[in-house]
Amino acid sequence: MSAVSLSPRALYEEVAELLRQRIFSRELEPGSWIDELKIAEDYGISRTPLREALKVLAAEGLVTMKVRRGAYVTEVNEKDLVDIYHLLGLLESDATGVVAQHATDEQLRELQSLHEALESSAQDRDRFFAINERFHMRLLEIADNRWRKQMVADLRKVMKLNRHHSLLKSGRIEESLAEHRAVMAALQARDAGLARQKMLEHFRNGLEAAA
Amino acid sequence: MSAVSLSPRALYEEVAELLRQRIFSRELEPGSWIDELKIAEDYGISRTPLREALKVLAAEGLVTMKVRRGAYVTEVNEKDLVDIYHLLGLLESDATGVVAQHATDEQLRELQSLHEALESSAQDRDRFFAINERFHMRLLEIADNRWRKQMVADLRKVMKLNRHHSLLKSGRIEESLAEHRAVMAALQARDAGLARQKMLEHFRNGLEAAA
DNA sequence: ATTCATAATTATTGATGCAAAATATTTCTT
DNA sequence: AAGAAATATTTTGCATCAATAATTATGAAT
Repeated sequence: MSAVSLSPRALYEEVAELLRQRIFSRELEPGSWIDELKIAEDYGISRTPLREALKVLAAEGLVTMKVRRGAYVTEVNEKDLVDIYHLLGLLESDATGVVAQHATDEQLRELQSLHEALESSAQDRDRFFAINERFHMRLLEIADNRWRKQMVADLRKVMKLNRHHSLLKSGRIEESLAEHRAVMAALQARDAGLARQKMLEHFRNGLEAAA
Repeated sequence: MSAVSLSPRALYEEVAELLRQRIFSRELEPGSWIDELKIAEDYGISRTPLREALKVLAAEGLVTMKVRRGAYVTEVNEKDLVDIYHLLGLLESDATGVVAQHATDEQLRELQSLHEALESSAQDRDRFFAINERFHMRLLEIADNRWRKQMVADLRKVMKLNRHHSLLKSGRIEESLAEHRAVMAALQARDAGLARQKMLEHFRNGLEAAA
């Protein structure tokens, strides 16, 4: 019964992950106050690791700390969403250009197979969304700039706070796939400028669909 | 004797700021282990707020947490520096384009006056550096995207970890000024494309000088 | 003499308790 | 009855305390 043995992460990390889940599932709603006592009791832990977890989430932008008033789930308004989309487009299109130039053939094949998995899951919205996220994050890894990868990961988390976050509304899956296809083609052609431009368009379109 | 009375910030915030200072001043060297007991004793506080401060700094990238081994001042290698410069160039040049398009005349005058202060402090290296930082951060504020501003602020902090951080080595002050002048001119002309390009060049040159 | 194991010391991590501050409630006064 | 003041309750924030894990040192055995 030792679930403890396989815990490479510290407790506050575990708690941070649990809280992320609850925030993304909207069990904890944006704008709502986070009750330290209650959460600590729920998880059967003390407030110390919980408060450390809240600091981590605050740094990610998921929660907002108010002095002497505790932690609140961050509210993102329409402008925040536009601003974040803008940055994601900037950062990821830049990364796409880098990948077009520096990725190995093996890495391009990997992206290609992820893309094909994406194509074949257009029916299953959740699955599509999951693979889409994996594609984007894998591309970030291949672009090999840990600071950019971290920033994009954080921004994507914050984006999930919004109901209209999906990058792809129901009707947009087909268009999104077409855009992805264009990006992949440019990557395979090793055309950095085109790849960057196609990825930027992908985000611009996603923004329009969301706003 | 109550410095405590005027503290709108929580203790862990104060401690985080003090630690930043000690890290930037190289009193705490990159790679070195941070002794919680010692620091807590130095500041006459308990370890709880100190540990919360360390979590904040870890999120900023200034310190690195190792499981069951405590906190270490982050070491940035040559590649990190290049990666961070790349992102700063990307983010700040983008912001410059936005400012060229959307800033009020009043805001441009403000940047202009900061630029003039910069011109007049070419002799005093520390002063030059301080005003330069203010110019860049003010521009980020005017560009009005709090997520971008936060990211740039964090990246600039991490950059300070490196000895060759300055964006401007001793001999480069004159060149840097010339580049700033070109950026300001493009801003005044409301030429977004040119402003963006000039700012990007500014960073590319800074990188070459540092590397 | 070297290596492995065990024990002891040291440091991180988590829990509990207490005090100060903020908010809500109740009471008193006008 | 309404508003203001005071009190009570809730909650944050900090400190102290206990336990767990890791590293180092010491000793024994091969």
